[in-house]
Amino acid sequence: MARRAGISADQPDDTGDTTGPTALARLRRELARGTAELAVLSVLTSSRRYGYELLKLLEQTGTGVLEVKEGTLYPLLHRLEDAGQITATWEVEGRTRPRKYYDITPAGQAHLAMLRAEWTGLVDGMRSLLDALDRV
Amino acid sequence: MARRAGISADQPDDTGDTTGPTALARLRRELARGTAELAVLSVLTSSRRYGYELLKLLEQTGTGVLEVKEGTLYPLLHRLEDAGQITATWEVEGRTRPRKYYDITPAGQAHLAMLRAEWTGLVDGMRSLLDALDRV
DNA sequence: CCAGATACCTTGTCGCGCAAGGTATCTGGT
DNA sequence: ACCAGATACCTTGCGCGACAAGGTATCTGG
Repeated sequence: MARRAGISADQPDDTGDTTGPTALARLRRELARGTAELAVLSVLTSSRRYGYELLKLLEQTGTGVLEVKEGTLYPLLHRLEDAGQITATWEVEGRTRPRKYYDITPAGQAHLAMLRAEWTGLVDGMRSLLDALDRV
Repeated sequence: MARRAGISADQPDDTGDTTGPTALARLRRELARGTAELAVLSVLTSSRRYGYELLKLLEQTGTGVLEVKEGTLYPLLHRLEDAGQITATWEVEGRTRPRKYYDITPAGQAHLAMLRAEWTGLVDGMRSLLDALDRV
């Protein structure tokens, strides 16, 4: 198994607060819900990619805030494919280890536009709430 | 095996579009995951509120993007209370119909700061991805 | 007098994220 | 020659939050 441990981002100090050690992970998880779809589609708009590539790519975006785990990414790609938003093509290009490349479809781009609008609205809404705090 | 779907057979009225009317709701739901907590805590930082008040208040924020349903809000408030991030007080103030007011605690403010940082990171990460699209 | 707003609550279902487990190939170090 | 670790794909099972739906009780306007 190549499950490179869950070491990743276990926050350092545990000051004994009510929120357990996994609290940060839980938050990240809940907040990131749905963003993977947006991220994947937007990346695929720039250029076609294969799964593992997306994995590594998103791992580095921002401070890893958009990191997607294997158990999330592959099922997501399958869902998007089933929904006709992306298409998959196995490609060998001289190697024995094939890669599955994904391309975004017109339907996928339309979906992306919708998702993006939704995201923007959410961000704007949150901003109006959070900005209010700073004025206090 | 095969990318079989059985999905998208949600509604009877099949107008042919891949993204049905429920798709938007699903998206909104997934994306809004976790934001309710942020929204509630930030509102409570400004002033103490009671549940139903929060319900109506968030319903109007933005374009309703941050709307929270009863089935979401009340359990959330209870979770936050259990975690010691807010405190609840029944208040009657001359009426027979009592209200349960919530106040944010110091622990809650610390939690809010963390959540907020997480949110900001996420927004920044997404922005860098989405901005790239516009430059194409 | 009663429909609708106010005000609280709970149970059940759905779907995503992910830990954990798997298969198979290639590469570098010893 | 060997094997750990990276590459590259995949799946099942569990946890948990959002919400529809259903409930109780009080107040108000027509």
